[in-house]
Amino acid sequence: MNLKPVESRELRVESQKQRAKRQAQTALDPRHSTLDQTRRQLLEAAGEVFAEIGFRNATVREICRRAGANVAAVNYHFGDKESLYAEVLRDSQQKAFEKYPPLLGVAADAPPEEKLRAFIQSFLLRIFDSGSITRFGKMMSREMVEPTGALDLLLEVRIRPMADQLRGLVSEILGGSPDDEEVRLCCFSVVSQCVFFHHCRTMITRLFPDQRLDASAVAPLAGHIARFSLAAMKHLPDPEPSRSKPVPALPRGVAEANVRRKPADLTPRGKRRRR
Amino acid sequence: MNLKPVESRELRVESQKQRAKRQAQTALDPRHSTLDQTRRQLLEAAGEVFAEIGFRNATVREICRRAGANVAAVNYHFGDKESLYAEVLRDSQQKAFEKYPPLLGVAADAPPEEKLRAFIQSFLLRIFDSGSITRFGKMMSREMVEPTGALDLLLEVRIRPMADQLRGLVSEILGGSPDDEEVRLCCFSVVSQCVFFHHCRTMITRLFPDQRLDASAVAPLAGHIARFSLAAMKHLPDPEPSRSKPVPALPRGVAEANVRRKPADLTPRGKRRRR
DNA sequence: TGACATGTCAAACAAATGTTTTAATTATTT
DNA sequence: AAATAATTAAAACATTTGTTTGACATGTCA
Repeated sequence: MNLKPVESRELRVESQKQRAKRQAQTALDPRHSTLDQTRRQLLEAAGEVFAEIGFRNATVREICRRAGANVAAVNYHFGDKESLYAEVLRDSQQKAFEKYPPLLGVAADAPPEEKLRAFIQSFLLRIFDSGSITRFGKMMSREMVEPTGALDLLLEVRIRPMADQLRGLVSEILGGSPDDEEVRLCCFSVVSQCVFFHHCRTMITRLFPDQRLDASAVAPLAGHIARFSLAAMKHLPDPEPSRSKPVPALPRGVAEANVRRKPADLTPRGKRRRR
Repeated sequence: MNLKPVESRELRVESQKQRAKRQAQTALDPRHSTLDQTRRQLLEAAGEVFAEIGFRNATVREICRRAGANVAAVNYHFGDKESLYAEVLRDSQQKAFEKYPPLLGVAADAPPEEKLRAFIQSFLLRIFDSGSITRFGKMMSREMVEPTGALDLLLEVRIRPMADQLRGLVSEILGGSPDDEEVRLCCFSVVSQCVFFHHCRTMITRLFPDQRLDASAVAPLAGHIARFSLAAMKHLPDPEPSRSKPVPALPRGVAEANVRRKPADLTPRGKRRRR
């Protein structure tokens, strides 16, 4: 007799439905039901491990050990390691945005500058919140350089709406349509400053050991990013004659020369002479 | 008889020395010597694989297959997989900075604004150069979220000097000491906009499929980053009364308030006013 | 109570993978 | 050419790791 209910995705889902039904009967709050205890502990342990060392480096054995469960537990409750991962990512994302919505609590009729500040603030809070919330940020960092299938889900339900929201704000501040190239670039500039502390934490800490990167750093960092970005957007020089004539916008000769792989022109001002 | 020369690090080094000696006698350019052909092919293949899928996911079997070498070749020529990785990282870093030095060819007496532009430009060129150069960027992205021992080397010889250089530029533009908090924050802002296209390439491409992210994108992107950053630094409002009094700088209550989903007053200190 | 579904556990499986071994081959030196 | 060192090759080794198996326990409900 094969009791294992994880044979196929359908069976798995069915099983969960049944469990959910039972829970509704036995416990008001499913999060405190004694029934899925193992499942919840796995989710918690997996959250720790995945955030800490990533999907690939995490072993189901370590996860089960921390959850106080048998090695087979992951496959029984989630089907396989990958599904567990997807569930953890979904779960941590939900908690992160539940606690820190993109505009925090700012009034709907507040000026866009204020909303932008809140946007930045919430972004950093999701990263530096002390506790399990930071898992979302850590997992996302890894997803950026090594995306899994789990990312696609988040993209449409979370990331794209946030991107649209930001584009709206920036276009209000800048004046113009959210679809302008200029707006997109400024959104990149704003977001990049936020995610920087995600991705480069290692480097930052090594270069500047005294740089604080925890919840207490959110206020000053968010303050700077908002000030910097608003100053930039308020005083951005005319969107240079961009489209019409393709301006090199820089060292003129340098860029093209390098793109064409002509090392000859690379050191124009007779700078470094080696070999 | 044990011929294997990889027994210890010392033996390995010696062996390489001897090889180098022979090469000097048999070929003028060691890069074209037929002697280390396998070694060079391993380095090349490993560069591809490590950049593409990272250290952990890469298998020595795949690397050897691409190099047309036996599985044992990695261990023979480099000792182990990790040493090979370190060598690849060192090598790609050297090539990247050889081709695109931090200030490109800008004159030593050029104004700091121009140097900053070159700094940004070279940063992006190292990322978007078409060809093997981009490996450095890809490997560094991974090092950020999952650093290996190989990073420590680069840090002191490459990254820190670059950071110091940037701090010098920014402090010139901003006026003030390179050690100012304000300078550091602005450096973060500049660098973050550059590395963004490293780290979030996946996300950017999915959100904006038409956004070009190759060599042809360097000029417009670098142009924007420089314009944005210079505008910000030239018009940065007074470094708010930060340090002295530990100001919540923002929400204070907001985070908590929002947990309860109360659209609270986000802007506590009447610090910023729009003009 | 007995039948049945659900969950847990120890053991084993199967595949992947870094590394080593041993022998054969090639190049260099004497 | 002989001897010696360097390199390559095939096979095997030793571990790790995701997954599966089959027995056993537990709780639910007729």
